[in-house]
Amino acid sequence: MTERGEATRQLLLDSATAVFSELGYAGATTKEIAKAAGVSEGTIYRHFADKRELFAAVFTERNAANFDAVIRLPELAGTKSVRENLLFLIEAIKDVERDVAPMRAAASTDADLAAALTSGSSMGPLTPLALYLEAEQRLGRIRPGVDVASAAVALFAVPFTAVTLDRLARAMGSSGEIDMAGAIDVVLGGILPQDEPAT
Amino acid sequence: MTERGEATRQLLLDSATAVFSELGYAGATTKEIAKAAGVSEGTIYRHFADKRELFAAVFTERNAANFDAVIRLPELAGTKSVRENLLFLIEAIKDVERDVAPMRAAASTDADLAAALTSGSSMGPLTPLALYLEAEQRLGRIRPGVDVASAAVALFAVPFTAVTLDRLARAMGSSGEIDMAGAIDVVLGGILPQDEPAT
Amino acid sequence: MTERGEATRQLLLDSATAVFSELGYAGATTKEIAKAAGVSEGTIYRHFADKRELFAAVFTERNAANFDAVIRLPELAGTKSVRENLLFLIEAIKDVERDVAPMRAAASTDADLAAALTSGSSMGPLTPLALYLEAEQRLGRIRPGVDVASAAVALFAVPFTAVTLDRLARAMGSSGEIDMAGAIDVVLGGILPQDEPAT
Amino acid sequence: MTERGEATRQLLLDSATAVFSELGYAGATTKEIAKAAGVSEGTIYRHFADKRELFAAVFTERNAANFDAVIRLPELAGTKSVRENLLFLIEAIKDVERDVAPMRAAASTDADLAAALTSGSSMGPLTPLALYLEAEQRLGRIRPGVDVASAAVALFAVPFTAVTLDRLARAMGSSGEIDMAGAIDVVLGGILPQDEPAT
DNA sequence: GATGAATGAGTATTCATTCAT
DNA sequence: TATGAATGAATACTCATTCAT
Repeated sequence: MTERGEATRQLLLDSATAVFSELGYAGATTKEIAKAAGVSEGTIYRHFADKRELFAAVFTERNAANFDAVIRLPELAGTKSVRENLLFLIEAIKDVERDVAPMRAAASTDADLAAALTSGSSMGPLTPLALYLEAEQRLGRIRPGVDVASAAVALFAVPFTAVTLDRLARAMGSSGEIDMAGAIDVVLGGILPQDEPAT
Repeated sequence: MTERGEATRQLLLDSATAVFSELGYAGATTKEIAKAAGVSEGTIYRHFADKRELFAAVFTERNAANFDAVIRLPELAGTKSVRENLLFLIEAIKDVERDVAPMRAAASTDADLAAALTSGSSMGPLTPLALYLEAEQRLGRIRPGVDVASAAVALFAVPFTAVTLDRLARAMGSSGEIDMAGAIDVVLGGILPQDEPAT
Repeated sequence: MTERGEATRQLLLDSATAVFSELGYAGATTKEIAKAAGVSEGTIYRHFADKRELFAAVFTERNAANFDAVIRLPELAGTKSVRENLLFLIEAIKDVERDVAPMRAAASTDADLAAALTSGSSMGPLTPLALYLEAEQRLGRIRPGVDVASAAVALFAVPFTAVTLDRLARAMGSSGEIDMAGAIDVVLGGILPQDEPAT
Repeated sequence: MTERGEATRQLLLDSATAVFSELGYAGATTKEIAKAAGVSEGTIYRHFADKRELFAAVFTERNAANFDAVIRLPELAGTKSVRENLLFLIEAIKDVERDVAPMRAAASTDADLAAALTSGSSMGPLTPLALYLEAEQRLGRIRPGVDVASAAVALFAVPFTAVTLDRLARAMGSSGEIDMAGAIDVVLGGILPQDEPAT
């Protein structure tokens, strides 16, 4: 692949991320994607075998970004406060989820599409999140007896849900922003040591 | 509308629910929906102006079902245990979400589609859930100081996330069932009175 | 199938025969076929699963016509003269071949296309032709010792070749009509009784 | 043209012959031809103005080969036996026809394609074949009164038809080899002196 | 009310051809 | 000379929608 080719490929990946995120898989036409990248439709097919492969590449790349947001988290155990760390993280997840959510939605209703995806990539953030919580638990900054895997689910569920409902509300023209921090604090109330109030 | 017409309309609504849930909006063709209902394609247009209106009718009906699952919840305040009530509820939400999730996904990536939806209908379960928690809080079965609106979000997020991730995992061929009860217990740990252990 | 539908199907079959014959399989676009039939492109797909199925239907129908031209031939044994019978037949074959030849050509260079064809249908005329010659041989109007199967090939080869070369010559703008009767007479010289001159 | 360029040109010609013969004109993509020649697609256009010109070059070259097979035939008049000479020739024609037939088929259904061909080149073998028969007729090895032009057609038609039907049978998965020698002997029965039996 | 035939705009994909390197 | 990236017109096929019966 020449340098120019590589650049075009990345351009397509970026444009496709935007278009898929905004319009979903079915709504994102190759015409639109090409236009967004400023290339011809044919060029897509020089870099990806078909639309599904392009989608898979974008989806994997975005999920990796989601994963990146949490992967270094375990190292933070013991620094700052647990609440600070988690709020920062939840915010990062939210950013990536905004791109990924509609793509995941598309993938989950299309068996062929799902087949093109790297297995397991979807639950990316859960494992590192659980690892972090476990480390903090060892340091006594998470209440003993808390099941860290379940706590990770409860924490991840908040930005995940917030983004999805927010998208819908936005599409419907209503406002209805969800108070993520509040929900996180509720969960924190269940996992932080009882003598250390969440807020 | 004759009786026969009404029957056909309901038949279409039921078939469409199944097809939309399984294939999403774009994947659900009118041909498929008509076939599932055992009527001709043309018949759809005698009952609904277009595909979007059919979708909106189905979506609203399903969301109402989701709402029904929680609407009587406030009355349960004080009966059984809070945990029992919530687990029962979360299970009910999960059942309905399985149908609604892919439709919501579709709606959230199609502005025209979203416009056809009754505003506000999507967050159906959140309000009654908060009302219930508030009632329990007054009864002393929920820790004072807990923000019930935020708690409702944290609780609702669990089945919501579980269903969505489960769909994707299933479509991708992986297993990965999410432990909903565990996550709920973590949240409960933050809202039940501290002397009453969650499990 | 309603009456109207049946009529449309036949209309498509007729138009497709003309377009396939003139332009070959690849050259015959669905757009062109639809236009020739005076229907929309989509209508083609109400009657045939895809272009290949339409082609197969046309090809089979035309080959059947070719077969019809010879199937009653054996009954003619003993009537008129052998030469008259064969010249009439060869002319009939030529007429049908003009339609079939380019379609056969297309089929022979496309494995998928060929697969859609009814096996064996292509050599249709050879068998009845051989049967006729055998009957005449029994009547003493064909020289004994002549291999009727081989004679059928030699006779069929003439209109077959004439049509194909003629098409090419025409396409190239040259004239070059082939003298079919002359060639047939040469073959007849080898199969008629020696005391009965061909011409 | 440099030596390297000339070599590339011939390489392309050879590869194109194979690909056109196997897939026909429409089925033979420039990508495939380039790949078969081990060069890039762009290189084709350094040697040929467009695909049609490449096709014309190949077609002419192959037809010339067909012509070569017969051109020296008249010199053989009087040597060996007429039957031996003709059977050898027919076999040679068959070999070349296998390549040419699908290309001729393509040419005959595409007016633009045909226009790119050297006029008259298609009937190559007929003239020398007639010349040979005429020479033999003068030597008394062909029955007087036989129209040599017509005899040439009858003889050429056999391998021509055999190859074409064979291709189709092969594509359709059936066997059905045609007995060329038998058919030739039938024709010979009509042109050899009557006292000299064909076989 | 219901049918199913017909529509035509729209979609992903292919492919001969061009051009900068 | 050769490359391979880019093009854009063309193609088979789909699908929501209309309408005569």
